[in-house]
Amino acid sequence: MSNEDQLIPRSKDFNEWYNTLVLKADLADYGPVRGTMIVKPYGWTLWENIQQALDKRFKATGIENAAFPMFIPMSFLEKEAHHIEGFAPELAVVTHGGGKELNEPVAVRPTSETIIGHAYSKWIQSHRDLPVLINLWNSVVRWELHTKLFLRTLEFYWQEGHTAHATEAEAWERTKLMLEVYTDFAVNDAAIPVIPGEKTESEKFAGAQRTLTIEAMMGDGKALQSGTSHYLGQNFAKAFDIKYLDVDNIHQFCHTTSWGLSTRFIGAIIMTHGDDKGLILPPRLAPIQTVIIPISKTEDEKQPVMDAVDAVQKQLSEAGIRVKVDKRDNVTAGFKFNDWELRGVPSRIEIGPRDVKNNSVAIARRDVPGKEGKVIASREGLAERIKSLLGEVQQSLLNKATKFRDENTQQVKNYDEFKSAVEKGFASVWWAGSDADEARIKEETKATIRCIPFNQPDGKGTCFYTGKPADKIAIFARSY
RNA sequence: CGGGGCGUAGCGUAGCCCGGUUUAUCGCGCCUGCUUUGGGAGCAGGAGGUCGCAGGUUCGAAUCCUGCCGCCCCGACCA
Repeated sequence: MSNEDQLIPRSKDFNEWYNTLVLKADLADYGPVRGTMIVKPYGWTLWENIQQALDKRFKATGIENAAFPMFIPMSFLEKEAHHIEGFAPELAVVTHGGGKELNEPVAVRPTSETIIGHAYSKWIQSHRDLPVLINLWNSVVRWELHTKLFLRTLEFYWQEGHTAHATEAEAWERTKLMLEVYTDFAVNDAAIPVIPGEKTESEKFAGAQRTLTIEAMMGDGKALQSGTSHYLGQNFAKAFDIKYLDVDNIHQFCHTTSWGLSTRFIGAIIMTHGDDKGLILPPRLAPIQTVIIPISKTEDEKQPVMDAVDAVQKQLSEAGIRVKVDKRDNVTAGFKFNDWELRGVPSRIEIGPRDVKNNSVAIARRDVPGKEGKVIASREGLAERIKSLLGEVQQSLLNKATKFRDENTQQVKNYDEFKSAVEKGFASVWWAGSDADEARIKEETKATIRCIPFNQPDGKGTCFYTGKPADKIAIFARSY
């Protein structure tokens, strides 16, 4: 059977590849209502690993978790003008409860800034109450028109952090700090090289003063906004009356922040690392880090093989490796190899009669598919060997993704070069255009400014679009 | 919301133009048994369908007509 029967090659149809892979790798399924998603155990375990990786980083900076209601009075959303303007078209609104029409319809949260603002205004009286540092792990609802598993669904899971501070400087530091947390997580745990930077006026969050973002390049060259951190200024503080008495006994409005990363990030992992054979999960986040495949021809061979398999499983899990044994007897070994490659398990161990005799195992690595990635190794010191292999795979995924991004990022000087650059990937340009210029470029090329990267070159240049002198570089791309 | 396409078993499909040997085709998957297992196994038997829904035309509709529902692709927003 050819690979194509199972999964269309990534290079042939990226969109189709993604859709079938999500289903076949058992990450998720479609829900019964258009645009909703069922996250299956394999996908949810991946999300749990992401949660743990982020949660420990949040807590290290003083953040605590809490839970807020999913129902929000409509009037709350209307208090911040830009916020309601941004979210009104995609609100889900509950009009009935307990069989009766409600006096006041309630919105299902599209994000929690407003209900947080309501609570913070009660909780904060004095500068001694600050800062407030809270994070929520929850789901939110945005009634989107065009949906796609993990990338854009009516309901999605995420974390949203909400902090309140006495000063602009402190809130801005927190905004930057949380983007650094996301960057560190993306690069070191997910092996996704991201570009941290700032959104332009037209791309920032509805109600924010400034929006910071990490942008990643997917395998088809399009950009994916993978996490955002917002400095909200005093916009929500003024709308919800979040005030404190300062040391001089004068009322001051707080400065607030919010920051989020969602299950969309799973889409980023799929589209960054996946190949023609399926998923490739970064070892640090993979639900299963190594899978053991027992192989036996005859009944006599079965027991010694299984004894060896059990011993190796014990050896590896005691060393802290997430290991699974594939004991299915209704499919062949060859099928299992392909199956676990499709599911992206980063390493695989095969144990057959030959290995029992030689006290050996065969080890394969997912990032080098087929027989090329296979070696025979002794069972002595196997746990250490697998650990270091997982480290190598983690590193090679990051290297490969970084190389791909850099090769598909072009420095362009004029509009013609720009147009061909955004067909393939990112365009890095000197930029001095207006909002209107940005809108016109989007109209003509579908590319938008993904961010103004923090990392800027020295010196100045000439804007590729307006020809004006420019003092900053912008990254343009088509995006999800 | 405008343009195009589609709905037949869990999935993918043939049949539709031109209504009647149709008991609705084939592949994958599923169930049972035997043989298999170091890169997607073989044979044999078996289960599974209100042909998206509702009307209409007709002696007779998966097939023709009307309406509705749902999905996918392309043009305005978003983590």
